[in-house]
Amino acid sequence: MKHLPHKTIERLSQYRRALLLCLEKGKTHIYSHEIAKIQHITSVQVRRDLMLIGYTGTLRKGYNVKELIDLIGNIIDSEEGIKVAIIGMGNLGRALINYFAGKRSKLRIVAGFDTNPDKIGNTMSGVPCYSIEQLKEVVAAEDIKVGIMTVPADYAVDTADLLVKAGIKGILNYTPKPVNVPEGVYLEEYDMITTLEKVAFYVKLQETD
Amino acid sequence: MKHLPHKTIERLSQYRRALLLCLEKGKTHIYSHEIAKIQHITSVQVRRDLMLIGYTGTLRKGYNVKELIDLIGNIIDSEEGIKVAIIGMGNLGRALINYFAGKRSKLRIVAGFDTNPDKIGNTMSGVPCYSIEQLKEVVAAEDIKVGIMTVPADYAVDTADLLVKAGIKGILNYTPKPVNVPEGVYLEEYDMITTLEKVAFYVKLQETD
DNA sequence: TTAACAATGTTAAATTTTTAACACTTTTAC
DNA sequence: GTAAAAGTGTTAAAAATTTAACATTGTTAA
Repeated sequence: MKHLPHKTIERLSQYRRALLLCLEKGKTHIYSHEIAKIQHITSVQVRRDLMLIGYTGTLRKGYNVKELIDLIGNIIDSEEGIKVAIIGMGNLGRALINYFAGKRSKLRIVAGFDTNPDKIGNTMSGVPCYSIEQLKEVVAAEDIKVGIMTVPADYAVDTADLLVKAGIKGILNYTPKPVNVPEGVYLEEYDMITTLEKVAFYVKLQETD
Repeated sequence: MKHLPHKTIERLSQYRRALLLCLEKGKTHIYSHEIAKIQHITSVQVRRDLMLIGYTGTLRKGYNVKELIDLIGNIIDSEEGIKVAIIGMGNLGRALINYFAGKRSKLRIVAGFDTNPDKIGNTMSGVPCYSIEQLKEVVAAEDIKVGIMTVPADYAVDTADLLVKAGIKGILNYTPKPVNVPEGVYLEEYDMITTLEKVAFYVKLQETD
């Protein structure tokens, strides 16, 4: 398998999420159109994505849920696992930790960072909170590869710089301030306001039709 | 102006965010390549988007920040404003409220909902918290158009149904459980785990190159 | 005053992504 | 046992999105 399209990568992760839910319910097989319905896409797209990763289902029975989960794991997970840090233990940071707790074995949030002395030294949902001063040290000691930024907007740029200097390889920026990273560091930015504005826009559009 | 591409809508919102920051700094004009740098895209794309909305800058001086902010507002904002509710006043819900407070005049979070009696009746960052039982009533009374779901995963499906029944026109689902809505309701889903997995994937990819 | 430069605006090409079309195969129904 | 139905897998077409190419025009500098 050569290069998977960007969008396929995103969808594979979503398929797995859906498949894990099916597994919980005791479903052993699933059709492409069932996955499609859950994800609000077409069954063709599902089949095409699965073709790209070389998975082949059973004709007339659909895909084996367990097998497919494993295969997707082989593709998107990193074998040795990846450790993640959260910078900013405010509401959003804590939400992420709770939300994430124990969900993916190959992707673990192992450290939180904050500037608030009341938080430093405590553990939140199993994640120890360190001082931001210790960032470099902890990142190195734990071999943390990915950082999630949930700090106040005004600290965004500085935090990104700190992460880069600490040797982080991927940053997920939940701050409303875009940041810059050098070549070799993967950056993903997400602004909740933008998303909300998009929803509002399409609501407006629908009404004026 | 006919139909703006989906992606252009998203970017317009992002441009505005960047432009507002520039305005704060006292910048009156901005070049396409400056906007591009902030957003990590190309200047061609910026110019193309602005062409689509019919805005024309000053040659050699760039775009007028204020004018462009206003124009983008005319396009994506709804004139009379849109009211938003948050369902689930946990960490994520509260994070969104704080994060959003007073940021956009045309888009206001006017109500929160929860099942926890300790929260109901209180105000959080200026947003009153109601019982989920009152959803329909409050949505109707306030003419709330958009709902943001930040409830625990297990309540996702039921909450979506409630929102639809209450007459909500747009749903932003931050729950990891996909939901379904009827025709006429705009749905946007976002799963933080998927995003994190994507970051992790590209970090892994970069390392194995 | 005129040549070089640096920006915008726009058309055309390239790329990416999605959708359609359809061949193939098992299961089901009679 | 055979036809119809209901799936998968894949190639081809279409649509959406991005990028390139370039014409145009103020501005600057010699």
